[in-house]
Amino acid sequence: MNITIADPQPHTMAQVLKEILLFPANGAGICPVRDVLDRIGDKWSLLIILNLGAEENLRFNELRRRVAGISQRMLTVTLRNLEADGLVDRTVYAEVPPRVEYRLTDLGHSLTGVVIGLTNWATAHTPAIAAARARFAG
Amino acid sequence: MNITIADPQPHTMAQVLKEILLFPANGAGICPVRDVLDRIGDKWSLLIILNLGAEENLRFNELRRRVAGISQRMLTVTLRNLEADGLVDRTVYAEVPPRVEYRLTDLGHSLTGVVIGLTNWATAHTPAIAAARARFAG
DNA sequence: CGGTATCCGTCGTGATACTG
DNA sequence: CAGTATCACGACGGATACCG
Repeated sequence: MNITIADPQPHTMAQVLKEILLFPANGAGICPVRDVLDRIGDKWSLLIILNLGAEENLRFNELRRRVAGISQRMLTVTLRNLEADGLVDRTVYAEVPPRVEYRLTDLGHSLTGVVIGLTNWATAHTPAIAAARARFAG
Repeated sequence: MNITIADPQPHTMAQVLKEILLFPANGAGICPVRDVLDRIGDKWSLLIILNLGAEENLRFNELRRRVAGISQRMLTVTLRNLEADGLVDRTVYAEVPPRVEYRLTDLGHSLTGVVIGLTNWATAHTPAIAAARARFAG
């Protein structure tokens, strides 16, 4: 699979951004972009989506082991939010001991494309950012 | 201009995500994806980048008018952070009254592609999320 | 015009303990 | 195993006032 983002033609890129800014209201507080970030911008959502996207489904403690450092509380909280947003499906099996499986919904899967875009940019430009920070600090 | 994200082939998509998760350490706290989000995940950075991407350059108060709702303090703080990360250039002209222009660096421009990806996803799926929320609440 | 300085409320997050 | 409940802290962001 390859993810292609067309080489940005500076001028047209600005046009696209203008259209985005015109949309409903970015001047106001309700911008679609802010909406996504309010969803995945917290500390754990993205890592959870990444992990669920990599496996068909994961149980609570499997997920907890993979997302090292997350507390039980925050895993629960974050999963509930993702479930509420329709990004994650939660299936409880009536067994003892209890088994709960989490998987991405179609909506959740559609987000992974965006996440990969973010990741590609991040890995490509993290060095440049680090350099900029060093320059700015010095 | 068109931005194309290849239609996700479920299986290969999972492969890509696995590779991402293997990278240095997502288990630990230092994930490149988290890095980007720590940068643009705050309340105002994205809107500022969007606006600077749409215009060649903008002065402080021009920017302030466009990003309605932002306080003077937060505009300053956010711009300083973006400058430190090498995403925004700040030019001070020695005039009276003072004139300060902000513009995206090349690094900053490279981010707009990602931002547009985010926006496209957002505008496309916001209704689905709203529906999910309603379902979950009810 | 383009900032800084200070104060203060709120929210996200973590630690800990307990439960069906 | 997969949670919930409670508390407590720290960072983020807003309001206000002042400055070169």
